[in-house]
Amino acid sequence: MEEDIKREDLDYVYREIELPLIPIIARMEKVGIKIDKEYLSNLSKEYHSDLEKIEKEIWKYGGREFNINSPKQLAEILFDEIKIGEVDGKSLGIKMKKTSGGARSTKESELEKLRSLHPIIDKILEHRELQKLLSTYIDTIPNSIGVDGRLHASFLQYGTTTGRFSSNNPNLQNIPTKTERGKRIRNAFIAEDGYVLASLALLSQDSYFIKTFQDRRDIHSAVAMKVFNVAEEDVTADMRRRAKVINFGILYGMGVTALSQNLGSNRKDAQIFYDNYFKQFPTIAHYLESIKTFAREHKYTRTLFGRKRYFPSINSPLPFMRAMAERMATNAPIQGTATADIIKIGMNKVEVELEKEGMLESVRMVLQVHDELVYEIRQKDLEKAKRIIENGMINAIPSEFIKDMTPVPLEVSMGFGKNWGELK
DNA sequence: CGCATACGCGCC
DNA sequence: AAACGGCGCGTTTGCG
Repeated sequence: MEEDIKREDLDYVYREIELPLIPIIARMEKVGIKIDKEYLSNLSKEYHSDLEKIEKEIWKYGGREFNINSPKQLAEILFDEIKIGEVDGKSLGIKMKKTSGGARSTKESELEKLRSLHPIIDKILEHRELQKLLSTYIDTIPNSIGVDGRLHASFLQYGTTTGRFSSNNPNLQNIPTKTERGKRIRNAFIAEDGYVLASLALLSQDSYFIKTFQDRRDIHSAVAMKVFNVAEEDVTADMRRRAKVINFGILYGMGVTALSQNLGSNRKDAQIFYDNYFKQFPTIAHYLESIKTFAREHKYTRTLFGRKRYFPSINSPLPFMRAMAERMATNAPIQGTATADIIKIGMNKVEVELEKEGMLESVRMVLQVHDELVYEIRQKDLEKAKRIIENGMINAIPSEFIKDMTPVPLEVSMGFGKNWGELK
């Protein structure tokens, strides 16, 4: 494949990023991460007890016992037996989506529409949450623990089209963070005695954006100020949340319909947000357009460091195929630069420095979650380790790749603690 | 019985 | 009717 790599100009990505990373990932997999089995066992008991209570309530509301985990049976109960969404046989006209297979969807965003009509809905959603946490994490992770008491997942360097890692057996890149019940699972990921866990996260990167970063202000709040036309002190938590949706969604090609659903607003308002966004950030609109133009001509895109992804259907006569390819083409260099190239280079740099200092035993990388690295560090080496890790990541971008660009500091944040759930 | 698919949902 | 990007995996269901 040497010739292919040369012909495709992938030399830097291959030799400077991916190759040196192989033994580093091998070591991370071999080291694994310590799990508090007893903590998970206690959590399991608590959540199973909650689950059973909720199950009985759902059956009571439903009028009979049925398998709540079956979307098919659930739809029968909700729509054929309780007839939620109808009054005296007349439909209330709530538009419920169908699944790709034509069945009545029971996914969360659909059930939300029925929330105020029947108390069973809240119970079903709570049941779903508990069932998910138990079956995917709490009752399953312990089965993967090795004789050394540690979990050795796989991290696949070739696992994605954008250059990110993927993780499996088990997947340690989707451990819950969102809900209170979910967060508690992270407490089960612990440090060895005499060690602490440290997490390093990359903070995200137009002139307004760059200025915001240089001033070390919050990017989503800054965008909220612009799109809602308010002063910094008048940005509410809800405005910030909406701005964040806009930031990520629009960047990845979200349409006005999806935007309105995400914001919980009507289409007209969503269209106003959408137009206002690109009016306020014309350089972003221009950047996204230039990626598409390049992709249409060359059938591929590249990240900042040259990682390549092909889009054979970018000029398809089918509008949907074409639009899909355009979204993937604009996403690939953004996602790939930030959460593949940069963090991979940083991982290499940190490891080189640790090896130089003879610290590979006392500082071990244990997890990678796209923009986050988790290290297990011997307590007494913490200060020095912190400097090395932070420096390696902050200096990840070699200057020759950004010589024509406005300098933007690569910001990181670090937290420390005895488990993954409470890193401060 | 094993396998593939549909559905749903966890993360960044 | 009309799809923001990238993943892995659990349970259910139907098929060979």
